[in-house]
Amino acid sequence: MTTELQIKKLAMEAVHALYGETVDDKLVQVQMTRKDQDGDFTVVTFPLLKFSKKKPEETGEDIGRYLQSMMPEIASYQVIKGFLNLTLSHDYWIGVLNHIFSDEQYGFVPVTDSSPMMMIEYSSPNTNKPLHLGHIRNNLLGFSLSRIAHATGNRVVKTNIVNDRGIHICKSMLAWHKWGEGATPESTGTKGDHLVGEFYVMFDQHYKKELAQLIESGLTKEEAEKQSALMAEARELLRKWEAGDQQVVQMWEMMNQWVYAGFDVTYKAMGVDFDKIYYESQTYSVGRDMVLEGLDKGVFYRKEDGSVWVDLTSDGLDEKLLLRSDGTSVYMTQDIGTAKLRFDDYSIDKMVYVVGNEQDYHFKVLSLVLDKLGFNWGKDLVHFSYGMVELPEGKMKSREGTVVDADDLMAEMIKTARDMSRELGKLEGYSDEEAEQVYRMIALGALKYFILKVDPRKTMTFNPRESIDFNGNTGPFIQYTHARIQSIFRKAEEKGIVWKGAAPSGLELNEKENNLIRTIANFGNVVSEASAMYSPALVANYMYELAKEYNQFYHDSPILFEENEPLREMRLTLCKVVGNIIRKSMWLLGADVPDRM
RNA sequence: GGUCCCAUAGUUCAAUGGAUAGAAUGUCAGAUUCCGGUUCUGAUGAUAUGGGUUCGAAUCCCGUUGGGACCA
Repeated sequence: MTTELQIKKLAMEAVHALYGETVDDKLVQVQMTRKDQDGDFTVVTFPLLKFSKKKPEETGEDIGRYLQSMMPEIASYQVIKGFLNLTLSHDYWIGVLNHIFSDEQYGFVPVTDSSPMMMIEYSSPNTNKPLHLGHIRNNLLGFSLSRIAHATGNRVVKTNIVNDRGIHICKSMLAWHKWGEGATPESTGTKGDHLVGEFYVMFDQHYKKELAQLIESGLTKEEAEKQSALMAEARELLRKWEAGDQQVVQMWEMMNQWVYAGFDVTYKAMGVDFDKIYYESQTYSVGRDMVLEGLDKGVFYRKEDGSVWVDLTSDGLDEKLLLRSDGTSVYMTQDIGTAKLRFDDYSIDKMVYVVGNEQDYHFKVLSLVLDKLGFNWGKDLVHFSYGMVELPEGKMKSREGTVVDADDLMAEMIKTARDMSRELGKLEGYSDEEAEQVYRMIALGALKYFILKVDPRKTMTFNPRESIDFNGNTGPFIQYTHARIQSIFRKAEEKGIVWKGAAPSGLELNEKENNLIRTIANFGNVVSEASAMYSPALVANYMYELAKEYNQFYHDSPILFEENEPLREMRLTLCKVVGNIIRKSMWLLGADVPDRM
C-alpha cells in the first residue's frame, strides 16, 4: 500500500473516531505537499468541516494529532488553513528508498496469461506516400501507450491497419504506368515509399494541368473534374483491381511491396514495431458482408438508389453512409471488417485506436455501429484522439511542399547529434559502431521526448531547431543526467570505493535528498495515472522533474567525495535509483538512455 | 447550416476543483577548488472576455470573441 493510501485510510478513520461520521473516500484528499510548503503529504480538510463542525485550523489539529498517534512515522505536522501538512521521518524515507532500490520491477505491474488484453492500433498509413511528421506523432504515441499499458499489467497487441487499396494508390499506379518508364527503387536508388509518393505527386501535377486546360476551353471547375480523362483512367484501374484483373493486381502488388519495404526501414529507424498487421484489401469485403448482414437484421436500411445507411439520429448524430449505391465500400465499411477480423483473431478486452482528432466524428459513429452489430466492446472502444502537429511557420501543406518527411527529419537529427557529441569527445574508446548507436539514441530521444511531453490531445508546434537544442526541457538533458549518474559509478570503481548497495538508517536527509526520495516514491502513481489517462506526457513531465531535482542534489551534495561513509552509501543508492527510474521512464516513452554521451 | 475541439508569460509547454498559476526558452545579473559547465541560483513576465455554480475555478456550466476540425 502506498503512503498516500495509508494516510487516507487513517484520515477516514480519524473522522469516524473523532466526529462519529463515516465519510465518502472521495472527500478525503491526500496529495504531495507543494514544494514551497513544509511537509511531505497534505490532507485537505476543507471538505471535512461539515463533519467536524469546527474551524479548519481546529479540524486540522484534531486529525493531525490522531494521525500522529496512529502512525509513528509521522515526525511532525503543521496546519495552515484547511491544509494539514504531514512530515514523515527521515528513517521512513530511507526505508522507502531501500525498498525501491531492492525491487527491480518497482512501479510496474507484472503481466500474466490472465491479464486483460488490450489491442492498440496505431500508424495506419496510406500506401501512396511516405510517412511524415504527423505520422511520427501517431507512431510514437501508439508505441509509448503500448509500453505503458504493458507496464500497468495488460497483455498488449500492437496492430497496424494499412490502407493499401482505393483510388489513391491507383493514381500512383497510373502515373507509374504512363510516365514511369519502368522505374524501380533499385534502378533509381530511391526508397520505395518515396518513389511511389513521387508518382502520386506526378499524377496530381498532370491532373491539375489537364483541369486547367479544360477550364480554359470554357468548362466550369465541376465540369472539368467530371470530364478529366486522367481521373477516369484512375477509376478504371480501381474497377479493374476490384474485378481482380491480373495485370492490375500484379502492378498493385509490386508497388505496394516497394512501399512496405520503405515503411519497414522507417519503422525500424523510429524504433517501433507491430505484432499483427491488417490490410484493408483483405478487410473491406468482410466489412461489406457485415453491413449486408446488418441490413438483414434490420439495424441498417437501404435507400432507393441502393446505398446502405445507418440511422443514428436517436443517438444525437445523423444518418451515415455504409455502402455506396454501386456497392463499393467507404472507410466505415473497412473499419467494420477490420474490427470483425480482430475480434475473431484475439480475445480483446479493450480496443484502442490511435487516430487524429479530425476523425472524432468517424469514431463516434464506428462505436455505435459496432455496438449495433453486436460487438461487446463496440460501445467502449477508445478513440485515442490526438492533435495535429504544426510547424513554427504554420501548418504543413503538401501543396506548398512544407511537409516534413519522417526519414529526412530523423537523418537530420542524427547528424546534429553526431556533430554535438563529437565536439564533447566523451566517447573515446567507443568503436564507430558503438558511437553511432549513441548518436542515434540521442537523436531519437530528443525527437520522442519533444513530441511526447506535450498533452496528446492538443495541437502542438514542432520546432526542429528547438528539438535538437540539447538544453532545457529536452530528451538529451535527461539522457545527460543518466550518463552522468553512470559516470559516477565508473569513477567509484576506479577509486576503489566499495558500495554495499543500500542506505543505512539513522541519517539526516537534507532538503534536496528528501525531495528526491519523495519524487522517486511517486513513480508508481505516475505510471498508473499515465495509463488511466492514456498520456505519455505525464511520464515525460515527471521524468523531467526528477532529472531537475537530481541535478540540484548533485550540485549541492558531494557523493564520491563525501567522507562520511553511511552518507555516501545513501547518496550512491539515491543515484542508482534515479538512474533506474530515468531509464524505465524513457523506456515507457519508447526511448533509450546511453551510459556515455 | 449542424456537430466537436482549442484559447495560460514575447515564444513553446505544465497545473486529479485546492495554498502565492509552475517550467523551459528569451533577456538581465550571479555561482562553482569538486564526482561530466548540456549544471546551479536570482530577476523579468500570463489564465481571451462577461456572467453563474461553491468554503475554494485556469479547470465545471451558460453567453461573447478568436482559432481549428468534421458532417452534408
